[in-house]
Amino acid sequence: MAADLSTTSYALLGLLALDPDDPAEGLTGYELKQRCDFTMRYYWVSPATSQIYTELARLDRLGLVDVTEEGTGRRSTRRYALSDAGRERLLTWLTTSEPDFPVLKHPVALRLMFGHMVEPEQVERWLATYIAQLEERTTELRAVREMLGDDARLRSPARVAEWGLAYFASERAISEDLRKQVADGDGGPVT
Amino acid sequence: MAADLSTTSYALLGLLALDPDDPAEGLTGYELKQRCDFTMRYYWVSPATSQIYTELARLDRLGLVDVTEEGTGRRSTRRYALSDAGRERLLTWLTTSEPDFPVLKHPVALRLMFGHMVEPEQVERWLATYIAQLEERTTELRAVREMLGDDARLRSPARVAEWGLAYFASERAISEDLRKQVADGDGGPVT
DNA sequence: ACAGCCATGTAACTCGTTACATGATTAC
DNA sequence: GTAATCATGTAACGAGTTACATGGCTGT
Repeated sequence: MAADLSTTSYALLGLLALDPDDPAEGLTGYELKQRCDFTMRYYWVSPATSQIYTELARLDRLGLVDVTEEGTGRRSTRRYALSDAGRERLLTWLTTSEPDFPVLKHPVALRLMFGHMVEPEQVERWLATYIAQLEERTTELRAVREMLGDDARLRSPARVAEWGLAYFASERAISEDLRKQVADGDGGPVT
Repeated sequence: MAADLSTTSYALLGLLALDPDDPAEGLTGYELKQRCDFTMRYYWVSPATSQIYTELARLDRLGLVDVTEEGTGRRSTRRYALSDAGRERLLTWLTTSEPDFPVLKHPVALRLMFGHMVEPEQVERWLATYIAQLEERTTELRAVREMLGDDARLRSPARVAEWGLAYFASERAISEDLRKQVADGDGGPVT
């Protein structure tokens, strides 16, 4: 019993806890995936659709979610809502577990590490592309932030969105600085 | 042939390419693990020791590394160096692959998302611990940066270390800001 | 009639981890 | 002699991915 859940499981429980469509109707796996894409991916991950369903089945087996089945036709639609046990479990995790230090997988920084092997133009391309992607993500996340508004119940997610925006801004500044360094001839392959 | 390698494989090839002990003696799996711990973990990952050996065996099978076996006693010590094919393969990857957008797994930000469920003191504890960890990491990374010095051949890794330091500084600033917000009563559980 | 979104799931596989097993060399 | 460090690997497992399969509902 109480087999330990992965952090992703807790993240899903958390999303269910945040469900704003109050009257405990719950969310479908499909909707959950959308919410992951919408916010969670910025500072955790957005699990594959198939994993969401697998995870929901597990949470159901453990009694941490309440399932409502709407049998429309031959195929059913399941809505998942946080159960009392689920809420308690989430709360226990929040109050007793020690958060690990963040893990960053940064393919641009990794490549930059070997920048001495390629032309400086290549390094500039990496950085330029990254900066463009940062701009896109920033626009998206800004929209998320705005959608969260000033609702007191959504203050925490809103704060996290702001954290993300600050992070993107910092990444942008660093990347632009590096780009300038490289453009100023301070790089290139060492033969 | 040319089965695609994982990014971690390329990262290891890259570390071999950076090997400063010039005369192509190469590195042992053990040493490689130390170098991963030393720098790569800050912006990629430090694979488990067992994975390093598995990966090295694969790279050997593919002819991307040259292996020198020193049979001291019953047990051997293997030194791995980048082969010509390996260098070419790494270069191809650097010049033709598109870096993915970074993935951040941020357990503190994730928990903060659900901060409305717990006491503000809990949120402050998360942030305080994170800030303390950031300080430690900053000290460590600063040492790495200094060790890399001004050697032209190590300019790229040095730049990445500086990137990491800027990132830590930004995280610290954001965390401290959030901590202040929470301390100013702008939080707490919404019952 | 067909495209596109809503919705759920299985199977095969990869990557990476932890736990375990082993043994040589160096420092005290 | 014994603890720490150097050094190499196997086995079992878990978390997550991609590819695939299925089918209803909605708008044009």
